[in-house]
Amino acid sequence: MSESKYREWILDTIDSLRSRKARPDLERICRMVRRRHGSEPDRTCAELEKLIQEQTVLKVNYKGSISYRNAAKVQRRSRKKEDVSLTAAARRSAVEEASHSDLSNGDSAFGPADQDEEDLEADTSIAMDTDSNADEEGGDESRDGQERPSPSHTHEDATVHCAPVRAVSAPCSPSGARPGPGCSPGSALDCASFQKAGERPNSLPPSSPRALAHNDWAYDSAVCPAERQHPGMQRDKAVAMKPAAQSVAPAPCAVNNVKKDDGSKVEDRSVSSDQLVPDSAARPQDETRNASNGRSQTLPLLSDNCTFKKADTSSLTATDDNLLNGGKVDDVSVKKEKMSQNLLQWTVADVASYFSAAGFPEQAVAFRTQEIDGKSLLLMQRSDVLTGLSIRLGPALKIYERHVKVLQRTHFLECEDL
DNA sequence: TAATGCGCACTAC
DNA sequence: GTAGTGCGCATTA
Repeated sequence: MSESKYREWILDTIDSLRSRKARPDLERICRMVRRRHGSEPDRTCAELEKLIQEQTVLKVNYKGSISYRNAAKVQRRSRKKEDVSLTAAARRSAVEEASHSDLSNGDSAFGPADQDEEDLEADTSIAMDTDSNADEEGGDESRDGQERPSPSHTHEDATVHCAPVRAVSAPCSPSGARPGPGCSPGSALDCASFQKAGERPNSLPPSSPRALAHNDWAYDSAVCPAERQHPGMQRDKAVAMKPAAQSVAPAPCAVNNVKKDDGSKVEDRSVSSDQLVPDSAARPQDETRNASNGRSQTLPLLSDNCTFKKADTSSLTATDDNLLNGGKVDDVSVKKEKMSQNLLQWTVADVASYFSAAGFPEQAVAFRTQEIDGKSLLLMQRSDVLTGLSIRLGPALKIYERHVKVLQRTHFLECEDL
C-alpha cells in the first residue's frame, strides 16, 4: 500500500540506522522494516528501489559498500564547497528542509549526478575507489572488506533477501556467483548479504529491468565493468529513448508505463541511472542523453498527463529546436500550449520528474525539496532558481534559461492569447 | 540472539 | 578543526 507509508518507513529506517551509526545498507533496512512494520524484505526492496528512482533515497557506494541515504538529509557536505557561492540559498533550503537537506548532493557518492561531470568526478571518486576494488564489494561492512573479505565477516549473512532489490542493492559482483535472477526470498540473503559475505553479488546479470536501470547499474558498472555493458542498461536507455524520439509523435505514455506505479511515482529510469551513481560509466550515457535525445527522451516521462510529454519536449525544443525536431515547429507550439496549461496542474512530483527527465536529476531533488509545483514554477524568478534551490550555478543557469524561462514564457504567451 | 548505543578511526572539507 | 560515516564492540532487551 501506500508507497508513502513505505517511504516513511524506509526513510525512518535509514535515519534510524544512521543515528545508530550503523550503515544503512539494504540488509539492515530490510531487516528493520520487517521488524518494525512486518513488511517483507522483498517489498521493502521494491519500495526502496522506487524511492531510489524518485531520488527520495540515494544509493551510494561508500567505503566500498552500498549505503542508502535519505536524500533530504544528504548532500550537505561535499557540496559545501560549491555551496559557498550559493550559501544564502543553501541556508535557506537548509532551514526549510529539516535542515540537512541541501539539495546539493552531498556525498559524493550520492550525487545523483546529473550532468555535472566534474562533480561526478569527485563524487565518483568514492564509488570509484570502491569500484576499483570492486572485489570488496562483498566486503562491505568492514573496511577490511576492501582488502579482502575477511573471514570474520561472514556473519550477517543473510537475512535479507530480496530478489528485486538485489539488482538494486547488489552491485554486481564480478565473481560472485549469485543465485541469479531468481533470488527469491529464500536465497535471498544473498542479495543483501552479498555484501557481507564478501562475495559479490552478481546480481546484475539478472538485471532486473528496473534495477539495472538505476544506480545500480551505474554502480555496477563501476564495480564490474564487465557487467556494465549489460543489456539491461542499454535496454533501458533504448526504451527510454525510443519514446523520446517518438515523443513528439504519439507515443507518450509508453515510457511511463515502464515505471509508473502510481502517478506520483513515475520517474524515469533514465534519470535513475545517473542518479546516484556517479560512475564514470554512467556519465557517458548521461552526456549522451543530454547531448542528443537526452532531453526529449526523458521528458516524456512525465507522470500524469501524457500531454506533458509532448509538451515538455516541445518546450525544450523551443529552446533547442535545432536539436530536436527539425521542423515540427507548429506541432511544437501547439504542444507547448497544452503544456503550459497543464503547467498549472503540475504537482511537485511532476516538476521534479520533469527536471530529472531533462537531465537534472540532482537539481530535481531541489525542486522537490522546495516543493515547487507548476504554479510555483511559474512564479520563479531567475534568482530563485540560481540561489533559492541550493543547486550549483551551472545547472541552475541551464535550468532557468532552458526550462523555467521557456515554460513560463510559453505559459504566459498562451495566457495572452487567451 | 537481535537490536541498539557509541567510541573511535577515516575521510573530506 | 569540523563534520559525516560506519566499523567493531559493549550493552540492552
